[in-house]
Amino acid sequence: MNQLKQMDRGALSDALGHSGHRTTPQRETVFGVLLDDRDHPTADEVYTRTKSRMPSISMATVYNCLEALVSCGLVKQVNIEREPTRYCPNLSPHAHFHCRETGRVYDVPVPDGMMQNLAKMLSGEYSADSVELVFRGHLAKGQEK
Amino acid sequence: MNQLKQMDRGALSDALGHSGHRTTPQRETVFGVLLDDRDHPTADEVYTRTKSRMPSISMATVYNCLEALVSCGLVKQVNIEREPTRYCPNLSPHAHFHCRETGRVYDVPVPDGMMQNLAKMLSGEYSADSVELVFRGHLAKGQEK
DNA sequence: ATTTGACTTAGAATAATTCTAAACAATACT
DNA sequence: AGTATTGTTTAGAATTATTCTAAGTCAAAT
Repeated sequence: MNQLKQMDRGALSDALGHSGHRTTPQRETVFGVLLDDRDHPTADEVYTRTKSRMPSISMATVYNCLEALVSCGLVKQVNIEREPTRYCPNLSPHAHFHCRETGRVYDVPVPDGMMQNLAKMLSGEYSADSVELVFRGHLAKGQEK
Repeated sequence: MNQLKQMDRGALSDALGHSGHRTTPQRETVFGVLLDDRDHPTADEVYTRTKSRMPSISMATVYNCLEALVSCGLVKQVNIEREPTRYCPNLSPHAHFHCRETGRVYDVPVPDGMMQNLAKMLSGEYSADSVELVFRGHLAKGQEK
């Protein structure tokens, strides 16, 4: 698929505009790449996929676009153990599972309000605006996906 | 302080020996540096501190020593947002708080069994052997330390 | 039409970490 | 004890994800 759905296109230009960014073909294409495969790609993987849709795009632009999408809140960065940063357009609160065998990262749904409850656990000296929860281990046999 | 306490020295050579490593002056000194200041130093900071006790040590050796300490289970690596890896000799289960203003990282004690309970939350397709919980935000005024 | 400012691009620069190869040290083997 | 083996340390080179730079492009605003 090469075009954003109308809904996503709207969300994109709203979010970009709201944070003082322009909507550009490069940003649309990169966002589309992220929406089409929810597998937490690295910048390099995003670059490869985007290049197949827009051969003229450069690595620097992919980084710029990803940075714009992150700063307008449409995409989250996922960092695991100094591996290359991964990008994730899933905005609902969730945790991550990192498979030691394949290196892949999966979204793990969390019970409603759990992230906020974790933040409440903090003593008064700290005030958290984000909570990150990462599990590491292996997939049950037959669950490789 | 320049010498490990007897207790720590014992723990060190036990743990190293158990994982097929030798106990060396460099490893002792690096371990001592970590035990003396519990502020989650980066490899570079560990290098500077170690060099003041053992001027001949090299950066590569500091990395080697840290790697040995991690692999024998005496030290944990803490990775936050692609910043340089930090090293932490606190082995009891705990979370981390990352201050956006100072960049400093603090240990946050967690209720008994909480980390295991979080792991239980995972659906059967995942099996986690480690759980990592990181809060990000700012310190309450007057709590800078 | 021109200016302004944001965006894109290729390639250079940066920085944390790992690798390499040589020297060194400790243990194991005869 | 003397030698072989294996693990460790060292300096410096290599690697790699990411950021920076400077030039070129484009669209909106004057």
